Amino acid sequence: MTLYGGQGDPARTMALLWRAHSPAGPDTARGRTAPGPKQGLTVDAIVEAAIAIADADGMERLSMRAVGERLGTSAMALYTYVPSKRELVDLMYDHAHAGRPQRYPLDGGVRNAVRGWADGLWDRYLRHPWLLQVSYARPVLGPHEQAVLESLLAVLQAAELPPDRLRPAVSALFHLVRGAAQTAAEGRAAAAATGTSDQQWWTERSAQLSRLAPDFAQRFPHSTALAGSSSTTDYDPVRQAKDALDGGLRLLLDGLLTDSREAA
Amino acid sequence: MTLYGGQGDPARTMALLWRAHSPAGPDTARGRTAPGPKQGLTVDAIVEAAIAIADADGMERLSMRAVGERLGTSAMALYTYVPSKRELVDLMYDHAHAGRPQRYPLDGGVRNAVRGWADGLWDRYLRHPWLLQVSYARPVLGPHEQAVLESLLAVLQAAELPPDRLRPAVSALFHLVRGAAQTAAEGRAAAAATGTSDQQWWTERSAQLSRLAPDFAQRFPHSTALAGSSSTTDYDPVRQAKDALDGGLRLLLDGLLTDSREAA
DNA sequence: ACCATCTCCGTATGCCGTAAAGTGATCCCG
DNA sequence: CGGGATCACTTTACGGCATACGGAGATGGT
Repeated sequence: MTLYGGQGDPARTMALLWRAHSPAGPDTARGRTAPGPKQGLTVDAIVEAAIAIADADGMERLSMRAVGERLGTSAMALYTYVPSKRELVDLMYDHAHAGRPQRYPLDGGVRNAVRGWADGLWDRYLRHPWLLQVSYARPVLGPHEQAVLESLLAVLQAAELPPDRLRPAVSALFHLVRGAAQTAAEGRAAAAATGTSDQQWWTERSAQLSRLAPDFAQRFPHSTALAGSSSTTDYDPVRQAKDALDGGLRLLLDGLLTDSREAA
Repeated sequence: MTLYGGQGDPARTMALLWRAHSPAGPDTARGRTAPGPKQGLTVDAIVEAAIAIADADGMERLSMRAVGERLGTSAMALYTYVPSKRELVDLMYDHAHAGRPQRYPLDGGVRNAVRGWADGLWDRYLRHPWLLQVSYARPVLGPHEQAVLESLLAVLQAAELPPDRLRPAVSALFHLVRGAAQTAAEGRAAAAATGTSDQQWWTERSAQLSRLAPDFAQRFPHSTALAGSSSTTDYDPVRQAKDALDGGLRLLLDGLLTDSREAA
C-alpha cells in the first residue's frame, strides 16, 4: 500500500527551503547575537542524512530516531532544526531535485529537448525512488523543484505553444515521467525483494492466474491479447517502463507539435 | 509526505481476490467440511468496513483496530481472514474498482469513448481518493481492476493502433488520469483541512514567496509568466486539474489518432 | 466422551512521532 | 565577575501502530 498524506505546514516549509542556502541573515528576533550553546548541526546535514537513509533503506525505514542516530545524536535533537518529520520530508524532496545541468539544448529541436528533460527527471527518480512516495500533487514549494519546472518551461517556450496547450502539456509530461518511473522503481524493488527473476515472477503469476480464473481469456480477451503480444524475452521492468515512457512521450509530442485543429 | 510501500504477498492476495466471489469451493485442505466454530465475519465485510473508514476518514486513519471496532470485534479477529494489513489494502483497491458500466460506446468515435473511460476513472478516484495512495505501479492483480483495463482496451481496439503504440498509450492514459486525480484530490483535501479558500491560500503563498525570494521573477521567468497567465477567477483545484486532464487527453489523442509518421 | 481443529481474544513486543520537562552551556548585562 | 536569561540538547514518557503468541472455548468427527 501507499501510505501518504499532506505535507507539513507550508509556511514553515517554505521558510526553511528558501532561506536554507542564503547567507543566513540575522534571524535573531530582537537583535544581538546569541545566548546559549552553539548549534552542533545544520538543517542541510539533517536533510542529507535523511536522504542517505531513504536512498539506502527506503522511505519506510526513515525515522527521526534513525536520522538522529546517523548524526550521532538523538531523535529529539532534530526538532530544534525541523518542526516535524513532515517538513523534513519536504526538505528532502526539494534537496533531491538540486544539481544537474537543468538546461536542455534546443539545437536538436523541441522534441529532443523535451526528451532530454524527461530523461533527466527519470534518472533522478530512479536514483531517489522514495521521491515517488512523496506526493507531487501540490504546489511547487522549493527552489530546486521550481528549477526543474523552469527548465521544462524554457524548452517548451521554444515550441511557441498557445497558452491553452502549455499547461496541460506540463502536467501531462510530469505525470508521464512520474508514473513510468514509479512502475520501474517498484518493479525493480519487487525483484530485489523477492529474489526471483522477472521472467520467473511472471511465469508464476500467470500460472496462478490460470488456476484461479480459468475463464480469464474469455472474460478479458483484450487483456489476454495484449499480454500475448509481449516481446519475447525482455521482462526487465525498468526497460519496459522506459519504453512505455518513450512511447508515451512520442504520442504526446506528436499531439503537441502538430497544428492539427480538428475539433473533437 | 507520502508513506507508501509494496503490497502484500501477491500469491495470497490473488487467491483472496479471485476466490472471493466464486461460490466458495471446498477449500478445506484434506477434504471434509469443518471442525471448530463458524466464522462470524466474511472477507467482504472486512473489506467494505475498511473502505468505509478510508472513504470517511482517510487512509491514515485506517487501522486494523479501527476496522475491527467497526465490525464489533477486535483487530486480531481480522487476521483469521486476511494475512496482514497490506493484503487488506490490496483487496480494498480491487473492490473499489468494482461496479459501474465498464462499457463505453464507440458511436461518438474513439476520442469520446476514451474520454468517457477517463471520466469514469476520474470519478472513481475522486470518490475514493485513498485509491491514489495505493501504488498502481505493479501488475494488475484483481478482477475489477482488470475489468477497468479491459474496458479501455476494448475502446482502443477500435482505433486499430499498431502494437507499438498501444502499450504506451495505455500506460500514458492511466498515468494522466491518475496524476490529475491526485492533484485534484489533494487540493480538495488541503482546502478542507486548512479552511482557507483556494484563492486566499494562493495569495498568502505568493506573498510569502516574494518575501523569501524577491528575485523569483528573475530566477524563474518562465514560471512567473505561466503563473501570470492564470485565468482570472478560477482557483478551484478540482476544476483546474480536470481541465489539465482534458487538455492532456486531447494532446495525447491527437498524437495517437494521427497517422503522422515523421521520424523523430 | 474424547480430541483435533478452528475462531476469536488478551496480552505483549517493538516500533513510531513527538510532548514535556530537565540539564547544562553560553552570552548579556550589571 | 556574578547572576540570570536563553538556548541546544537529553531523558523520559505517552499514545498509537501492526502483529506474534498463547490461551479459551466452540465445534464436529470418531
